[in-house]
Amino acid sequence: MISARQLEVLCAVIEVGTTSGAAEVLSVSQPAVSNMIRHMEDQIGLSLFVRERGRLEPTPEALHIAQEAQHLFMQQKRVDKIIMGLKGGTIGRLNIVATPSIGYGILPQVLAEFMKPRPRLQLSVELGSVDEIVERLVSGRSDIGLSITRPRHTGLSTRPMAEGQMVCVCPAGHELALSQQVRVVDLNHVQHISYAAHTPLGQMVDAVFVEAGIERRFFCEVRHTSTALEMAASGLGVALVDSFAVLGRHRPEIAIRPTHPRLPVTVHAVTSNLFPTANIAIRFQQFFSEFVQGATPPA
Amino acid sequence: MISARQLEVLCAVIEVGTTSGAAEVLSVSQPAVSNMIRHMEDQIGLSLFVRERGRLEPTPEALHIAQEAQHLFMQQKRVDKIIMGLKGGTIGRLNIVATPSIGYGILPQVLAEFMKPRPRLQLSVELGSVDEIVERLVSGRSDIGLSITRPRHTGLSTRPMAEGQMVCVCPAGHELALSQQVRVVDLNHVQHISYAAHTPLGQMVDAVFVEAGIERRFFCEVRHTSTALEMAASGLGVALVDSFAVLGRHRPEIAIRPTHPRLPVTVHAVTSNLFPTANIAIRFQQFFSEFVQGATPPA
DNA sequence: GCATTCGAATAACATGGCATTATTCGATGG
DNA sequence: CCATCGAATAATGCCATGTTATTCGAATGC
Repeated sequence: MISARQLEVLCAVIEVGTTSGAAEVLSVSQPAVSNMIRHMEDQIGLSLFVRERGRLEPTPEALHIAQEAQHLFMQQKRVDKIIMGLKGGTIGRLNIVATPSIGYGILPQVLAEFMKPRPRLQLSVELGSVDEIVERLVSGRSDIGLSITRPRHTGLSTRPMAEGQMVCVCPAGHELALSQQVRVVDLNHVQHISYAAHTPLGQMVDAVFVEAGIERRFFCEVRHTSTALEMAASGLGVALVDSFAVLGRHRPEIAIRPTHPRLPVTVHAVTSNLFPTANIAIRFQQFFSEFVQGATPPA
Repeated sequence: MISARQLEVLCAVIEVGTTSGAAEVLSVSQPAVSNMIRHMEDQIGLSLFVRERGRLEPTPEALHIAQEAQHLFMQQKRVDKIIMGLKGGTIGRLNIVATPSIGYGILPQVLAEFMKPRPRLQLSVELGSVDEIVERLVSGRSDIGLSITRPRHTGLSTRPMAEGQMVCVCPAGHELALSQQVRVVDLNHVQHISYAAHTPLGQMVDAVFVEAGIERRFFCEVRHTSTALEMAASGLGVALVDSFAVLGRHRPEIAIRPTHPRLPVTVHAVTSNLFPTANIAIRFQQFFSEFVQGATPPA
C-alpha cells in the first residue's frame, strides 16, 4: 500500500519543515518531494499538510503516521544490517566437520584468524572419520567437510583447497636432520612413528615401501598426524606428518625435512549437493586457501 | 537498500517452493518473480537459491533473511492499518468543545451514532461559552467547536452545519398546542420559560417583542435550551427551544409547534486556522450535517 | 510601493523498476 | 521418446520517481 520511500519523504518534510529542506536532506530535487507528498495525499485520501502562508503545516494525522513509521525504519535497518552481515559472513553459523589430522592441526589456526573479523559468527567444529564426514554432510548437519582423503560419494562435491606434502619430523639434532632430504625407506633404520596400514596415510607410506620391496617397520602406530607430531616433538622418535600440521609454527625442538619420494597431500573441501552451500562456508573455503598460501611453508 | 517488495517475493518463493507458485500467490507473472530474484541476488551479492533439478532450493542465507523480513511485514501492516484507521476515523482523538445547548441537546445523539463504527476513537467533549470555545480553539486544545452563535475571531473559521429554528415546546394538551403555529408574542400570555436578555437566544426572542413594541414577560429564566426543554416537559410551562434540542426524540408529554415569526437558528462548526484541522474533525462535521438532515424534523 | 527572496507548485520530460507476453531450455516421468 | 513442468530469457510497456525550468504567492526589506 504505502511505500517506505513515501514514509521517508513524509518524515523528512515533517522534521525539516519545508519541501526544499527535505529535498536537500534526501538529496533529491524540491519538486520530487512536492510531487511525492501530493501523490501520497491522493493515494491515502488524507490531508497530510495544510498550505499556510507559503509553508507546510503537518496535520495531526501526518504526525501520527510519521511516528509509526519510525518503527518501520528500525526494522528496515535491521534487515539491511542482517543482509550485510550475511554477505560479509560476520553473522550466521558455520558448521565444520573435519578429520582429526586437520582439526588438531591447521584448522585451529585458520579458524582463529577467520573469526577475528567475525566476532558474532556461530561456529561448530566436529571431528570425525571420512565416513562420519560424509554422513554429516549428506544429512545437512554440516556445511563443509575438510579431509585429506577425498570421499567418493554421489551428492558430495570436493574441491582441493591446499596442496602440501608429507614431511619428516625429527627431534632437533637427530641424525636424519643432517641431510636436506629424508628417504622414506630410511625411516626403517630409526625409531619411527607411523600410521596403521588401513588408514589412508598408512597406505600412502606403505606404497613407497612396497615399491622398494621393503617391509615398513615402526615402533609406534598412531592414527593422527597431530599425535605423531607431538610424539616426535617430545623426542620419542621420527614421524611423517603432513606439511599442514607444522604450518606457521615455530618449533625449535624439531627439524622438518622433505621426503623422497615426494608424498603430496591435498586438503579437500567437501560440500553437499543436496543442500545449497552457505555463503559463509564458501567464504571459509577461500579464506582457508589464502591462509595456507600465505603461511610460511615448512623450512 | 532492499525493498519490501523484494522481501515479499523472496518469502513467497521460499514458502511456495516454486517461482510459478509464488507468482500465482502474488498475482504476477512467473518471469516477474524470476527476474526479481535474480535482481536481488545481483544487488546484495548473495546466492539466495540454488537451481537444482529445475527447482529452487533456498540457501541458509535466504532463509535467514526471510525470517527477519517477517518483522518488517508486521510493521508495514501496522502502519497501513493506522493509515486506514486515520482515514476512516476509527482511530485518533476528537476534541470537541460545544455550547451547553448543543452539548446537552443534540450532541450526545450525534456522538452515539458517530462512535458506533469507531470504537477505538478517543473522544473529548468540553462545554463552554462562546468565549471559552474561542479560547480552546485558538490554543489548539480542541479540534472543533460547535455553537449556535457564530464567533467572530480572526484565526477561526465557521461553517454552518445545520439549519433549524426555534420551536415552541408546550406540555401536551396545553392551550398553545391547539394552534398549528405559535406567535412568539403570545408567550407573554402564558407561563413561559425564557432566556436572559444578554444571551444570544434571549436577544433573538427579545427582538421579536421589540419589533412588536411589547415587553417580554416570563416567569422563569434559564441559560440553556436543554433546561428549558426539561422544564417544559415537566409541565412547568411553555418554552422556546431550538429545533435541534428535540430532534429525533419522541416525547409524548410535549407538543412542538413552529413559531411566528420564524426564528432561524444555525449550528456552526468552528475550527482554528492556526492549526490544521484533524481529518476526524472534518468527518465529524460531515456526519453531523448528515445526521441532522436525516433525522426526523420536529412535528 | 515595489523589488527581492523564499518556498511551493506546475509543466515537460527522462529513466529505471517492475510488470507484461511469448518463447526457449532443462529436467522429470510415463 | 515425448509430454509436462518449472525456470530462464527476450522483447516490450507502464508507471513511480526523478530531473530541469518556470511560475505563483507570500513575506520581507529598502
